Parts: sequence; C-alpha cells; structure tokens
Amino acid sequence: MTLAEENYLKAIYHLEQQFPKGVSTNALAEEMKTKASSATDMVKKLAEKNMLTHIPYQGATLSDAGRDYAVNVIRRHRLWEVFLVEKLNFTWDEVHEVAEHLEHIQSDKLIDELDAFLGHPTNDPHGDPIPDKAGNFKHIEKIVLAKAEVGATYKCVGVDDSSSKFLKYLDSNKIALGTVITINHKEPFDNSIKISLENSEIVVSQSVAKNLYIKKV
Amino acid sequence: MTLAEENYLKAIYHLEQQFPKGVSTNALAEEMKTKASSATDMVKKLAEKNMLTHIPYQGATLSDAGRDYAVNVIRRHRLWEVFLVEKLNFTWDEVHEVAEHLEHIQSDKLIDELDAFLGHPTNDPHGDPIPDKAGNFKHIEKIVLAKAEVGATYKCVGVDDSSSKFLKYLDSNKIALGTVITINHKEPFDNSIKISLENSEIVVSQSVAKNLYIKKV
DNA sequence: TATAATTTTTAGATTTGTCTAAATTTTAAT
DNA sequence: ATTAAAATTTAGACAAATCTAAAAATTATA
Ligand SMILES: [Mn+2]
Ligand SMILES: [Mn+2]
Ligand SMILES: [Mn+2]
Ligand SMILES: [Mn+2]
Repeated sequence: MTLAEENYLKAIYHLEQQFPKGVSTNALAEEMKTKASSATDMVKKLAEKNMLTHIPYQGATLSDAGRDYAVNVIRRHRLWEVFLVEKLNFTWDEVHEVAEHLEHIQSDKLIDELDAFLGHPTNDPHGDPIPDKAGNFKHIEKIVLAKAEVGATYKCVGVDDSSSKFLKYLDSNKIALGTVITINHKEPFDNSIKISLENSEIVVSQSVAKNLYIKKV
Repeated sequence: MTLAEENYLKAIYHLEQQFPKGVSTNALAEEMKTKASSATDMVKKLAEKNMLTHIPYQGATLSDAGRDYAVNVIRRHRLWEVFLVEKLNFTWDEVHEVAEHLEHIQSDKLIDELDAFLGHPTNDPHGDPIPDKAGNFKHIEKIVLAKAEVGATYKCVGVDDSSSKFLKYLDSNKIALGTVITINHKEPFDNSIKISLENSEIVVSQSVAKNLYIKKV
C-alpha cells in the first residue's frame, strides 16, 4: 500500500461512519482536498486491490481487508499522537499534522514496541479510541455536549472537531479532557449552553456544544 | 526536498568522504541501488536546486546548502536510531531500515524534542556521531582495528559496515560498543588478528578488522 | 415526463522518479 | 595516435498521483 492509498483508505473509513450506504466520489474528494476525478481513479485502484467495492455512480464501501487496513493506519496515527504529547511535549493541537506522516512508517515491531512503551494507551490526546493490534476498539459511551441535561455533571472525554482552532479555543477556556463541568442553563434562542468549570462559569455556543463529547460522572 | 532528493543528498554526502574530488555517477547509482541514468537525472535536478555543482562527466560536489541539508538528514536518522534502541528495544542491527523512513519526517519541533527526550546523545548505536542542530559533529579520534598495535588495549567505539550481518557477527562474539579488547597477535599471512575480550580470546579476519573502530584506553 | 442541474466518469496532459537502449565523452590499451 | 573499453549522458518510455476539460449518468425540478 502506498502512502496515498493509505490516506484514502483512512478517509473512506471515516466517511463510512457518516455515509454507511457508500462513500460518494465528491465526499471523498472533499475529504482528501483533491478533485473528483482523482478520487475516482484511486477508488478504482483500491477496488482492483480488493480493498473496497465500487459500484460506478453509487459510491465505495470498504471490504473487510480494507477496513482492517484502515483501522491499522488509525492505530498507528493515534499511538504516534500519544507519543508526541506524552513524551515530546507537543500540545494536542500540534500533533495531527506530524502523526499524519508518522502513521505511514511500515514496521510492525515499531508500532508494537511503541504501544508497549506508552503503556498500551486506550485513547489518543483527542479522546479517540486506539484500536488494539487485532483492530478492536474500546468504545466509551459518550454524548455530545449539546445533548446534556441541565443540572447534571459531566466529564469532558473527547472532541469531534480536532482542528487547531477548536482545540486552542478549549485551551483558552480551560477545558481539557477530564475536565468536569456542570450544565447550568440551555438557551433556547441560540442553543448556547452556560456551564460551570472548577473556577469559572462560561457560555459556549452551539457549534462548540456540538463538537465536545462528555460523559456523566 | 522530496524523500528521493533527501536520500540522494545523504548518499552523495557519504560518498564525498571517500571521493572528495567529486562523486561519480556510477558510485552514486551503486550506493542508491539504481541505474546510472537515474543518478544523472537526480544530480541534474539537485544542481538546479543549488544543492550541488555538477560538471558533466566529472562528478558532483555538494554546495554548502546541500551539505547542511545532508547533515540534517543524518542528524534525524541517527537520533531515530538512538530512540529505537534506547526506548523501543530494537537491536543495533534492526534500526537502520526503520530510521531510513523516519528520517524523512519533516518537523523541526519533532527532532528538537526527540533530541532533548533522548538527553542530547552524541553518538548513534553504531558509534557514529550525531550532529547538533547547527550541524556540528563531535569527532572522536578512532582507528580501525586493522591498524592496532600488538600488546595495546583498546575500546570498541564504532563500526564502518553497519550491515545486519556484520553486527550480528559482533553480537555472537560478544563485541559491543564499549567492549575493551587487547591485541595479542597480528598474523602476517592473512592479516587476521588475535584479540582478548573479557572472558575469551578470538581471532578476527581482516575484513572484520577493517570494519571495527577502536580507541586506545 | 421532459429538461435542467448535479454528480461521476473518462480522456488526455503533467510531474516525479525510474527504466532500457542508444549516443556521447572520457579513459585505458595497444 | 588509434582503437577499444568504460563511464556518462540523452532519448524515449512507464507507473503513480494528480489536474483540466469534456462526456455520461443520475437526480432534481418544472
Ligand atoms: Mn497520512
Ligand atoms: Mn487524534
Ligand atoms: Mn531514507
Ligand atoms: Mn547508524
């Protein structure tokens, strides 16, 4: 598998969560920041390699082999993200780009040893689960902040949008994974939410509330 | 700089030690395990980018920019080798291939932090010096075992050939970096050398003696 | 249902790094 | 000084991954 093929497989895997019936050429091209014709070419190549099935004009669906491969790339990506934060003083908004490259280094021993060195972490710095060697995820039940109940107390456990902008917004409001929050008020007018942190009370917009995952404590 | 360009720069840098007047196309092609015509093409491209000067039919010589770039790739390579051995339980004969890929990850922060994480090591697992961020090497004076004096005592400090075969040979004879040896006899017939280790006396062939670096203690 | 808009695919071109085969230049040997 | 051998470069081709422009298929709209 080439670097480009691995990136496409990962993108298709992620898009399948959103479009289980099949990933469209346009959606894939947008995700890969490329043109639809390029996406078509790559989909055909991956179909040729039995990584996915492709019905022309209907979209692509990963095969078992393709899904396994994609999950393995995700495993590598997330383990490297943990390494960068835990060992090399990267912040959670800095890791993604570098991990995007590190994930393509081909060596089973490298990843197995890295996994052990990090103490077999189950989640990456953004709260996303790290598949084990066999490809099994440990799912935690989580909800999006937008669906929280007023009066209840939650712990922050993940982010949907892991863009640098969003993560820096969370930093500047002292919200990190593990932070405990209480829901004080949900404003029906703009769906903003007033929450209590340890030492502050802040109002977060709907778009923030849709991108932060929480879990009841 | 692309991955291929970085690999060629590094190869030219290494070959310049051996051929200071200019690196020939054939030598470069052999080092890169490619064909002379490919080497010519790449040399022309690197000349275009002012990484080296190329006189047709005469060979290539790195520019200051090219040398700096090559040294930086070598720095990355050797730091990753240290990481693999010190942190991920790789043996010194396993690291080269993986480091060959890791060295191309582009991130100054990554390398600076890795360097600090490893405690600013000065030598890689094969005894080769690791250039600092500015590109300065810390040379240790060393000689090749073949030039050792009978009766003297030395410490092993490096290898010339860092192929897996040679390193495994050293392992099986309990020779590692830091190992202290005494020269008992040099056989004029085949240039083999009889040496004492802590608990053994062994005879090493000329080709071993030419590939092991030592330093007087 | 016919037509328009959108999506997807195909055709042809481009860049990078490689190859083989042929031409050129340099070096070595008569 | 010729000729032969070796090294190097050029010419033309190819696979990978991308692009633009045009054609084909699907979906939406009137
Ligand atoms: Mn990637
Ligand atoms: Mn992540
Ligand atoms: Mn390399
Ligand atoms: Mn080394």
